[in-house]
Amino acid sequence: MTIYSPDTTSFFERVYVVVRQIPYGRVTSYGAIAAFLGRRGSARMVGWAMNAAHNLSDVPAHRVVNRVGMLTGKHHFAGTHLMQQLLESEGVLVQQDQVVHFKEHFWDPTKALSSKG
DNA sequence: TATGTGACATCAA
DNA sequence: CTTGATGCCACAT
Repeated sequence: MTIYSPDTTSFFERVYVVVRQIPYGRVTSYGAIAAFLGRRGSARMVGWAMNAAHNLSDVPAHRVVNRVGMLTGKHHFAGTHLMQQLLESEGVLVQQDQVVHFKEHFWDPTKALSSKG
């Protein structure tokens, strides 16, 4: 089992803080979060953080998908389609494990959290 | 100190 | 546009 303690209070929390900023009915990509944290190509790190974040209830990991809107981490949730249900529950349609109108629901932290505009 | 792992992203052909 | 290979960084052992 590769479950680690949420007490990391490190890079992980960095991700959690951003993920928690994701508004209702919105979704973002790992790269966007990674880039926001200053790590462009380290998107993997974000996904990895989510793994630990999954233990937390304050982190809507279901609102985080890859750059194409694919629910790559859906199989990490308890239910087979739990992640999809959660998204649909927020108004985000999901078909074939992909977010419909992903760009429409795309939420860029680099723009939302930096320079509100 | 070194090695392995990972829910992605990017470059090259 | 697709397919194939690599990098990236932090955490755990």
